[in-house]
Amino acid sequence: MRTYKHPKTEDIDLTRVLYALSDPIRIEIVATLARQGTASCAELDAGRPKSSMSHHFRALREAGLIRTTPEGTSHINELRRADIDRRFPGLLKSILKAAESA
Amino acid sequence: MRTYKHPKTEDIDLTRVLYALSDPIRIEIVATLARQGTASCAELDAGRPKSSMSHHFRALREAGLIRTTPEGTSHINELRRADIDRRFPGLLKSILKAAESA
DNA sequence: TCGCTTGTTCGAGTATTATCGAACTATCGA
DNA sequence: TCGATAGTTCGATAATACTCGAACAAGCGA
Repeated sequence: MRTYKHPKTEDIDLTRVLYALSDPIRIEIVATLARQGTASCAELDAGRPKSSMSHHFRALREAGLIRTTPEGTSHINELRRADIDRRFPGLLKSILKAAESA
Repeated sequence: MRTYKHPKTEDIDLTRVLYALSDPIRIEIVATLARQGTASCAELDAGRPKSSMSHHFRALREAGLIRTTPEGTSHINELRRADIDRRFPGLLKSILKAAESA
């Protein structure tokens, strides 16, 4: 069973978060997770090869935005909303709201 | 008199804004302008050569975050707070708040 | 165990960005 | 007009990230 590196809540860095969200594919992934709760990588497909998507998931993971948990053959992603809210209260909500109107 | 390109309010793009703010030097510039109101480029010096700073000012300008106005030999920068608030209500405030606690 | 599915990792090529010195532009004051 | 000041632009180099195919790893069902 594969394990992933997820930063601790207190180690989540603002500039890293902003950078991770500065990519259209990645912010769309986050927006989808915010709506749906959880989703496998396949469900979050953005029309790119799996290797490209995996790259983006890693960027989000290492920024502390999502948590990926193996579940059978698929990997479930979830938004680390509570952790991010604790680290940067209100930030995620306003970015998601901005993403809707963008 | 030199003129600068500043995007129109409705053309401000979220991912560009997030990217511009994903650099420690640039988010510090924005935080300083949020506190002080306006400042020349020289006042916002971050210990880097002028050419490097100019590069960062341009990134912020083209993202729509700051407005630069020539004033004599110096150039005054100001945060485009009202414009950004109109385009993405609440976004700037929460990012600046996050930057304080980071 | 074999084959299928899901997703990661690796490697190479490409593109974008950061950094800084040097040259340039524009403005102001003497 | 000369010199000083404030920033920009250019050009080169280095670093970083994106993209994708190919190979790999792990779990599940037959």
